[in-house]
Amino acid sequence: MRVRPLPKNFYLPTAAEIAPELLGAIVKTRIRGLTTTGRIVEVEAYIQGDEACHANRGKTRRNASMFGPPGHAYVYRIHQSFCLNLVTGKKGIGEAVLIRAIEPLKGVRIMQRRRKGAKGRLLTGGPGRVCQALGLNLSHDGLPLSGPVLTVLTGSAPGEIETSGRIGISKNVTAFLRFFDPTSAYLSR
DNA sequence: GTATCGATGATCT
DNA sequence: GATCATCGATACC
Repeated sequence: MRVRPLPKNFYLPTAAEIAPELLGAIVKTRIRGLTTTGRIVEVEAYIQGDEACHANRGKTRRNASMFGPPGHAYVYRIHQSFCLNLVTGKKGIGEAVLIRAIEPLKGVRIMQRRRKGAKGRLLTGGPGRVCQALGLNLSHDGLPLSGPVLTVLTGSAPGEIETSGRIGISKNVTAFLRFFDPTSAYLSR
């Protein structure tokens, strides 16, 4: 099966619906001529009316991308790390899916260099590690997910999917909005 | 204006 | 398990 970009309307449903569908998809970056790809194995949905969602208190400069059209990136900073989200739902809703872990596919050398030699789950297991391995930072906030720099491609769905509460948040911790491939060796925990 | 707090990760013990 | 780096967004005065 040929790998191709996800259709534009793929991102139209709610984040909770799309999140499990993204497991197995391929995220690809081409930055300064360096191409890296990975298979998505862990995501979290941040949805309307969700206290843990950055968009919950309205549009600000930081979260503006969440209120833009779906199919674009929302990249934000947390301490000295960056996190990559895929904006979903109808424009203006403010929902997104956080990419928490990928399995490295292409450009492993490049990712290891960016990650200072890290291996295994320390290479790409965790949202900040994903961004560092893929070379993403705040300058990539708002980019389309079907562009030359950042692309999300079709892949193969995992054999099984597990859900759990989300990680690292203090509000709405009981909502089962984390989705992951339990067989992956690259989960964030 | 100042204070507080992270959707984290690295480095300890 | 505990601590902390480090900085932008947000809350508060």
